[in-house]
Amino acid sequence: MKTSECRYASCIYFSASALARKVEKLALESWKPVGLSPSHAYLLLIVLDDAGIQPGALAEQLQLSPSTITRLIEKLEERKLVVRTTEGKVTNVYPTPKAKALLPDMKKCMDEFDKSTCGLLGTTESKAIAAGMSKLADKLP
Amino acid sequence: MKTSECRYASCIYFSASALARKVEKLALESWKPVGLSPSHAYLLLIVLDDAGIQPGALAEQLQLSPSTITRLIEKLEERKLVVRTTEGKVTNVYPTPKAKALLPDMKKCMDEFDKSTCGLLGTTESKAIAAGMSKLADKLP
DNA sequence: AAACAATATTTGTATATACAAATATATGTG
DNA sequence: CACATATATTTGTATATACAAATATTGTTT
Repeated sequence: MKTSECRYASCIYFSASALARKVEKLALESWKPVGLSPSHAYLLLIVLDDAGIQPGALAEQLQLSPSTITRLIEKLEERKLVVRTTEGKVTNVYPTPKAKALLPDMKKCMDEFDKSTCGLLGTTESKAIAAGMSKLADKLP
Repeated sequence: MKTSECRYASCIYFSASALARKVEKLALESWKPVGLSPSHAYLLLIVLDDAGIQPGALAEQLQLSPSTITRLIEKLEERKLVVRTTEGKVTNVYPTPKAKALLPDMKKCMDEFDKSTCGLLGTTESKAIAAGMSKLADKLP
């Protein structure tokens, strides 16, 4: 059954959750070539672009809770893709050479995913929906 | 930081996930008066409207996996809000009197939530975004 | 300077959901 | 009819995420 035919298709809760689950699955597939989940990948991309960034700033950028950021970093650290240094209450996260070497492949995954999603409704409409979703998210606490 | 100002705000994965998390939280609040999570509530509303519906049909309507439906029903059964009868490979789910008595309060929660979301961007735009999300979800496997 | 408040991060635990395998039943085919 | 195949549901286990409390550090106020 199509999502738009479901009983609650016009409800924001239903449509947002259903879409997110499906998109999560697609993103998971797109990122398999580098062996990362989408959230690990996005976090690592930010760290690569902004070496030394702090967990709190990552939480803001990714709109995830600080505790989730800690868990994501832990796993990336296990996989030797980032290192953490802590001085006082400040923690900095840096990419390792291994992460830097992975960057080209990560860009391919990102492109692949973007192509997949924009291929569904066309770039214009896809971006418009993303913008609408972000705009709505802005209004929420 | 606003969602629309984040590095990946125009990425469908990022915006859909971020929105879904925020909406989930709002829905959770809206449904607290009846002590149900949003997914339990939506499932129960369908069962109330369509007594005897089977788990497979619930999975379709809610766009959730069959295993998730089983888990949701289990909890509603514990709380004496539904009963299951199984004959052969077919299972039917029925609302209890306790669930029927809860219906008016559930409707209030639903209205409350709808008012909250439509209050954010106005009904027209909210419904348009919901429709866009469902349309995009339709294109995904 | 001691006490207190604010900030940053981590840890323990809980929820929502899914995948894959297991189970049970039903159906079609030789 | 017997066996393979298809369907419906449940179970075991795993992932993604969050909340609340704990920890550690820094800044403020009297």
